[in-house]
Amino acid sequence: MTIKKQNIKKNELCDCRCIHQERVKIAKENALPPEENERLSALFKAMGEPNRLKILWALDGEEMCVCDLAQLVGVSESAVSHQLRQLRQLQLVNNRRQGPILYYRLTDGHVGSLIHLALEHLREKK
Amino acid sequence: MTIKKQNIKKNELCDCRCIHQERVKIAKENALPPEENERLSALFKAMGEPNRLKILWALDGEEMCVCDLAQLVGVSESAVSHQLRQLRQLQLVNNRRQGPILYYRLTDGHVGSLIHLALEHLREKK
DNA sequence: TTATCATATGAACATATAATCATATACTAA
DNA sequence: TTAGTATATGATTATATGTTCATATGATAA
Repeated sequence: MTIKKQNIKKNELCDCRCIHQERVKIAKENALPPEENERLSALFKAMGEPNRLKILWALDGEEMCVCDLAQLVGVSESAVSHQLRQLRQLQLVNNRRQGPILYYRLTDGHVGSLIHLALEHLREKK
Repeated sequence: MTIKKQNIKKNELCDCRCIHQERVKIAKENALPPEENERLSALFKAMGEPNRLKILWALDGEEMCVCDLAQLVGVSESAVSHQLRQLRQLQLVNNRRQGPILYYRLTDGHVGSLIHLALEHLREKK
């Protein structure tokens, strides 16, 4: 029994419709390891939220407490705290306690470098 | 008539509970202009999705068509097309047509630089 | 201890977003 | 023209995410 071409889906005909199989093969070989892709996209995603970016930008200037940041960004302290937790989990920021106050700061200079590089890109472009 | 302290919310007492008003003032002065903050976070957000990052990483190596990218990333061509539209709107990628095929490529080298810088950061850290 | 301040956290809700499916467009060849 | 291929797009849906509210924790001072 023969199979009519019209009755079957493309992918059943051939598991690769791609025109450039060699190109895809090379791209797969050069692709980032899955775990690295996950961590890298998580890093960019963290920087890709307007309020978190404001926080990071501010902390690139000076350490600040939750209360300061809430005032700066214009949301509740709770919202800032939730955002800071994410940034902490990604090790983009850390804090030091002084009495009841937690002073947040960037973990290192990398975040600042990334922001400045991206900013150059934007400004150059338009 | 006097207002009892217990009966009013903190913010009604004073519109700033912050401990470091001067610090916040300076941070506000140094903050990115709203429009720039939006564009910058949009850029990072675009790079902050695992499949989009795979696409960008691949295109940093060589131009590819939608079909190639779908095979590479492992999702439908429609999904890739939707992602590419976003990347196009942010001017991260563009394409050239050759007959029925659209070859996508990075608009310039900035995206690649950003990815590599971020990658250095991750690798150095752990 | 009690009261207060600074921050964290869990739950709930509303919005955003990525994938899929169906359909439309655009190009090519017959 | 018609058929086939490559890509785009709109609608839908399921999931992810940011904020708020209420509450909890942890430190300080009386």
